[in-house]
Amino acid sequence: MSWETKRRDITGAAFGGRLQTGEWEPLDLTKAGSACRGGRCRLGQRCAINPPYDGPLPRHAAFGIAPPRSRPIMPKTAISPSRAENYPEWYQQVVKAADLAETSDVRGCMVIKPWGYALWENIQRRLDTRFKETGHENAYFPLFIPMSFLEKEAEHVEGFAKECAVVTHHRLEPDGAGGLRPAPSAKLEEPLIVRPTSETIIGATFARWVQSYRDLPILINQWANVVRWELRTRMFLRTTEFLWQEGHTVHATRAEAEEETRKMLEVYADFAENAMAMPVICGEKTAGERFPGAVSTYSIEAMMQDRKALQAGTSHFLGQNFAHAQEIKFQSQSGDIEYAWTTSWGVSTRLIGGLIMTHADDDGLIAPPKLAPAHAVILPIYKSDEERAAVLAYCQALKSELEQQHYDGEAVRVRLDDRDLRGGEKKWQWVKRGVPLRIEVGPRDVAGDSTFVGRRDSDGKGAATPRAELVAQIGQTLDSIQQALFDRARRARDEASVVIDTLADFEAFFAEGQPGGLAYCHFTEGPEMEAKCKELKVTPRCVPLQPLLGDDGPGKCLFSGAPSQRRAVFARSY
RNA sequence: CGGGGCGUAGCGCAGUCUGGUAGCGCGGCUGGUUUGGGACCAGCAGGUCGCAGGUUCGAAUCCUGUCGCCCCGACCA
Repeated sequence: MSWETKRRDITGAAFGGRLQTGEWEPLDLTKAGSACRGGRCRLGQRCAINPPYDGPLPRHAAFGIAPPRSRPIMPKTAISPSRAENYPEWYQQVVKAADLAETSDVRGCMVIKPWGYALWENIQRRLDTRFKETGHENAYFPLFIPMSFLEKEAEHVEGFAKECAVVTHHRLEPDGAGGLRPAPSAKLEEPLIVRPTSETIIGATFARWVQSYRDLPILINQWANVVRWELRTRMFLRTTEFLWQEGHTVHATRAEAEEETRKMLEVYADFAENAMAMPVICGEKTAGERFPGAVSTYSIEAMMQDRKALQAGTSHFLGQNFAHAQEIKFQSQSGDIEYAWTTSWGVSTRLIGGLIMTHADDDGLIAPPKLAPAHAVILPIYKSDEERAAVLAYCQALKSELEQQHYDGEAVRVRLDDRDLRGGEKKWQWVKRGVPLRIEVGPRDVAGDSTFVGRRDSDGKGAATPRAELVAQIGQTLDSIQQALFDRARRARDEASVVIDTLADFEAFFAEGQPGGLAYCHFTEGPEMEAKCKELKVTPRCVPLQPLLGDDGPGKCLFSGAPSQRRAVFARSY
């Protein structure tokens, strides 16, 4: 029977008009292709339609309800679909389930919710400290940039012009139909663009700041929002407006600017690996992937659990391109007027997307302790009011005791969740949010001066832990979680990394249906490489700075056969 | 910006083919029973069916237009 004919039997009155629990709707379940995808089906395990299944269904397919069970059966995992079933959908569900963000009323823009924003604040705080340690100062530049500024650097225009939001008016007026419209009389003489990045406006400012070699270097960072009118958006990974940090520096010499570029890349790499527990490859972008207007672009590249690469941070050596365009000149020690050398570097809220896709599992987020909004949550368990009083008092005391402990130079962050919610539901909320440690305390624990501790990085149910031991070792425990997350991510990446020396192997590795991963290959940029990469939906991510896999000296380009000095990492990417 | 899909209660959807004035699940609230675990029973609240025209005695349903969102491509942190 075809889907279309059967569909009518099970939708409509039969289903909408209430299919009683206990009835089975005789959808042809024996056929491959008749199954519940799970993704949008909220019946979960109660749904009679189950995989195996591997084709598309027209729409929601949760028809047919299994016979009643004595106890409700919950899905095995908190997030549905699982990573294996539908990775992109899983990602969206994790963002939602972990309470990180939600879509807003504005197209392509998201609302970052407190739990997600707390992650960002932790990212900010740590990076900001590192920036200051490396001599940078924060400043703030305008959100609006005169359109003419963007025109000054040719490649820069080309790179950003097609995704700019433009402000053309400064007043609204009634449109005569009960609404509003931009007042024609209030048209701006020169349109303003909402910054997609600030090289131009900051460059123009720097031109005024720099007169003499004595003014250099200028080392500035700004935390800001930027807007890039993307056609397709995904929470955290690519939104129309996003939050980021952009560093902009000016130097007297090429060498100094290049050193700055590398130094900040190192800061990013160190942050990614140590704070986020996300292993990254530092490398230089190929010409095709370079920032518009840059002489060279460096990036940190991470591999997500679906084996696609994510550019997690960039650092650009801008040469004198922007100095020429913006007239950033200075008088040198010898009295000559010289153009300065500039750099820029940035990371964005995209890091949170990377964090999710590196660590989260089918039960939701797993926050690495160093960035977790809370290191531990205490869940009191009680029945009667007397128990409640005793347990809560114990938990309060435990909370302050834990807060006096330190992890990675910061006080341990603890939450006590005493909301009037059922225990199971409450526990799962925190699992989905990815709190590293769950500390459950009931009357029996209070009596025994003990706790029951679950680690989010393990599948185990947790273990009884004496209070004193928990308190004394919490720093160590968090550290071991942090390390375990990094090791797991590192292992996944290494398992997906291969050296490839023939085009046939390259094609096989990235063939449809293959898991893919990171391929280290000799290359030369040219039409052959471009065509093949486009065909396989692969891009050269970067040329690693440090010798990594396949560091066997010069070789031959996979695509053209020309001699090649270095290998690049190829992967599908976000 | 091309191809496809979808706008009905806070969320997920049925109802549209074959027009008769709106329903289910979850969530919310209230009461009760439970509870070392993502509970159960009962009751209540909640919708000008995206918007604007048209056809009709009558439109969620048919026609035209329009806006928005999602997916898949092309482009990108």
